[in-house]
Amino acid sequence: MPINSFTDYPMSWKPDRDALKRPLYRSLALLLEHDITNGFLAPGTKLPPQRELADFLDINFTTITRAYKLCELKGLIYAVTGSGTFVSANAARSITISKDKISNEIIDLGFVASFEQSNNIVAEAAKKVTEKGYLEQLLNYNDPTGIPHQKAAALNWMADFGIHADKDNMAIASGALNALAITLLALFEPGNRIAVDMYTFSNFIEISKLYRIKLVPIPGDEHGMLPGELDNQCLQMDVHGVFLMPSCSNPTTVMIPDYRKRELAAVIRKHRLILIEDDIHAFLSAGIMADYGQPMFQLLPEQTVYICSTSKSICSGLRVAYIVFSEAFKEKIVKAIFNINVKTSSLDAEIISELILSGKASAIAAKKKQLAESANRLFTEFFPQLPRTGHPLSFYRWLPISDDADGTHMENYFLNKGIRVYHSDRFLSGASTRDKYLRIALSSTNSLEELQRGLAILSSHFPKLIGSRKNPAPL
Amino acid sequence: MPINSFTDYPMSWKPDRDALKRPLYRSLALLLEHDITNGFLAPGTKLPPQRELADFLDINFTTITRAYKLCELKGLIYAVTGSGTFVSANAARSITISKDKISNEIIDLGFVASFEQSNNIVAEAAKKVTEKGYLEQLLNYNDPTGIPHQKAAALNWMADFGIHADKDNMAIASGALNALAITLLALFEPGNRIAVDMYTFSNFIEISKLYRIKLVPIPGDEHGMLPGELDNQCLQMDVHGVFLMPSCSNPTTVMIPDYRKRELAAVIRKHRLILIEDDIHAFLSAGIMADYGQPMFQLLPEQTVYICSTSKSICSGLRVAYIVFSEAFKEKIVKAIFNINVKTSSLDAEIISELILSGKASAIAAKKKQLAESANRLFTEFFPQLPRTGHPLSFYRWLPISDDADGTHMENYFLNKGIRVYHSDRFLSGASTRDKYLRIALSSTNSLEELQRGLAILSSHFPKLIGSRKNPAPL
DNA sequence: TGATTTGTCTTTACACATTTA
DNA sequence: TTAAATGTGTAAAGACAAATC
Repeated sequence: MPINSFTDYPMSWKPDRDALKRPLYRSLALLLEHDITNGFLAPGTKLPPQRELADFLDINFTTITRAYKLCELKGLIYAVTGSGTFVSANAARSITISKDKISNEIIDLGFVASFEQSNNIVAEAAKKVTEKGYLEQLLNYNDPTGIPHQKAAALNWMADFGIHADKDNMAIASGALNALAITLLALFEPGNRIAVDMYTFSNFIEISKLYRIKLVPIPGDEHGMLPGELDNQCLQMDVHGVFLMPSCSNPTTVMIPDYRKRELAAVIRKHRLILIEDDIHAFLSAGIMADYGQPMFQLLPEQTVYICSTSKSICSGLRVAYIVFSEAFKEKIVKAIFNINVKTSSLDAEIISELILSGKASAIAAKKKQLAESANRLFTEFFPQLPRTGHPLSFYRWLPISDDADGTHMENYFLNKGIRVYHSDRFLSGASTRDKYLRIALSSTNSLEELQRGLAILSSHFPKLIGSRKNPAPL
Repeated sequence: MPINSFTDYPMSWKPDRDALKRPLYRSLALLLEHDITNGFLAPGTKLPPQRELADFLDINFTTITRAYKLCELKGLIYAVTGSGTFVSANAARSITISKDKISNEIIDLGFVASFEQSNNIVAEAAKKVTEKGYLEQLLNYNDPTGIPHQKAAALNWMADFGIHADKDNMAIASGALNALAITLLALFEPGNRIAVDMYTFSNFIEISKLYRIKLVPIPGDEHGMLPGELDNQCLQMDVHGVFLMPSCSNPTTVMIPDYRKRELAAVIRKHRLILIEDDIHAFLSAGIMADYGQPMFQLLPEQTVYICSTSKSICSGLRVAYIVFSEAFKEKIVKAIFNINVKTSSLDAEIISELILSGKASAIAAKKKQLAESANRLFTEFFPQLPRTGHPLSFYRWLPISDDADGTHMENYFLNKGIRVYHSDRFLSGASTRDKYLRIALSSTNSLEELQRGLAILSSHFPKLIGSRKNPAPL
């Protein structure tokens, strides 16, 4: 006899009994996948509990578990013990963000570029590098993790952020995301769990999906992830790592102050987590923000993979990021670099090195900070009513909205108005929250003037969007 | 009652009953992993059958299955239905091959470089590119899969090999291995099976391990993989893809002739496999070898991911490879590119494009072919007794040996003699075979003279190595 | 607070396919 | 050729843990 009478309370999903073939669990997963991707089951829908569906189909409930698990691994659904199983917010679409072509008419406030106005300085450096006599020696397979003098330049660059490491404990990768892919492949296994902010870097969500790593969303406040919440989750389940962007979180613009870094470090140490510290925004905080303190790598050198990309601070088109790691991780990371990249282009790394050693990199970073400051000032002029939280030099803003419209619809609405923005659903690492945001990139237009036009369009539609929201919810 | 009396025939592995903790399967897997990595269980050792070990430990045999499965996913062991479970040949060590530092005294016949003597031409092209006015425009996030004119150059280059495709069905990646990583992450899932030659590209073995993809070794002959054997394996188990290097297989130097390509294509079509065609050596075969025919991509355009790296043909230090794919794979591959690379360095791709469009790339490739011919001639002079099989322009040779010494020992033996070579164990995709080989790189020395010195050392130790082997076994 | 709901993990049972002798 | 040996795949049972009311 069924425990729950499914005739009284109709189930949200009633798969066709006759469509089930053997193996049952695969067949059931396929039916579910089909119904989700074809829109019969909307994001957020609560699926029938495992036992209820099992009774309905007259099979064992652990077979349902297996079918649900298949779909969960694909990111289509997520399950919460005690609450139920739900269709993911981003089930039916990819949230990968890239600078793919949009019409020239559209102002891009979506993808976060890096104020490309200073690329002429980089172009000059490139020219200088190719005139050097030793260029030929960069064009072979040698030094797969980076040429010693390039590593010296890298350490030089990172020293300003508070990183002190040895050449043997670092490597050069092809950009931050490449470094993240290397780290995941090197140190984690499919099925492992990594703790992240409720809203986090969308491409990290995607690459975790690709590698079948489960993300565990941890609540945070205006100073970042809450140590107590992280501790709780680690006590409750086997968590292997944690991903943080302490200098300026993407997309929330939160900077983790020193006191919070220390609290988090204590929890991370306690649970022996691997910390993946993406410090792409170090140049916006180190030596600028009062309570920056130091990278968490310095607090947890044995457990941290520190990643410092030059895409935002120096140049986005030259694919260079530095990975710093302890002896414990060295062999695995270097091996993963060989296996994913063979080596990183020495030419790109050489140009970045030239920029660093000549001091031009600092000048470029200073210029970008200046542009970021102007852009943020402009944003505040358009949205004076917003509370002044978040990083003052961030390349993007995190705009609370009250409209309950579906994320895709809202993005399309603004596309029709002539601007591209990204909805907070794209950055959700787990279940939906009732609070919605838009991420507004400030660094992707060709000029401040274009940004101004974009923000004007945005703000003209904004009053309707903030609606009744008085107190922006915690991040 | 035990079916097999384990008291009469002692089991090769007797885990300590008392060391078992709950969960049993994990605990058991850890014990096994420990005993393998610490050398208590030598490569090739047959483990106790699942039922026998289960009787011994007094638990259900499927719990042993689970424990064995964990170790199999890590590449520590492999199982053959009907025969048993065995410790992998490469269980205890990494077989990743890279151009890491070896002493300057040692002549490198191990890692396959690409006759770097022509890099001065590349350096000139680099200089020319940096003098172009539009360099600045290459230094941003735009066109993540490649700039249109670079793609045109790519298609131009590949047309000589028989590839005809559209710009929208190709992308630029950071080298062949990066393209392979992208393909695996995009189109396969952990646990999937890919058919490969018995001996195959070692870094492909490693990246498959990282991504928990199982390799299914398929026997071959002097014309490559045997279609009948591939068909058999696909009938027996669920195989998702097949990896081939038709123009010149690494490490066996086999070129698959046109008739065999067609036979294989028929089997691949029949089982709807995804073909990963690594055609890094196309420039050595297309238009040169009589029975080259065409890339398999042209035979199976819907099911093939065609990868064409320029590392061997043009320049190894500029990380550029082209991926060609059908509409069916497009979305997934492009998404994986965004997630692993964000984008590939436009600068590297631009220099390669410049070389292609100016005709210098062809000149470089011609020079490398000439050097390869000389190197192969030199090799034949040193080893006249060897049958003339394999590709005549290969950048490496595959040398049958009869010595039964362990692979690592043999490599170290030659290191002590002053040369680095790689033993066939590194290239084993599955079980050990009784036939052993050395892979001898011809393209990594700084000069033919240095190669000559290296081959002299090798050949002086060779008579002892070939020993009694009369008929080299099939590849 | 304590019972109930709900999902997770481990182990067992069993039918089946392949290999080997 | 058949029987035994051996690994694989699916399903079910049950103990457990978290969330909810």
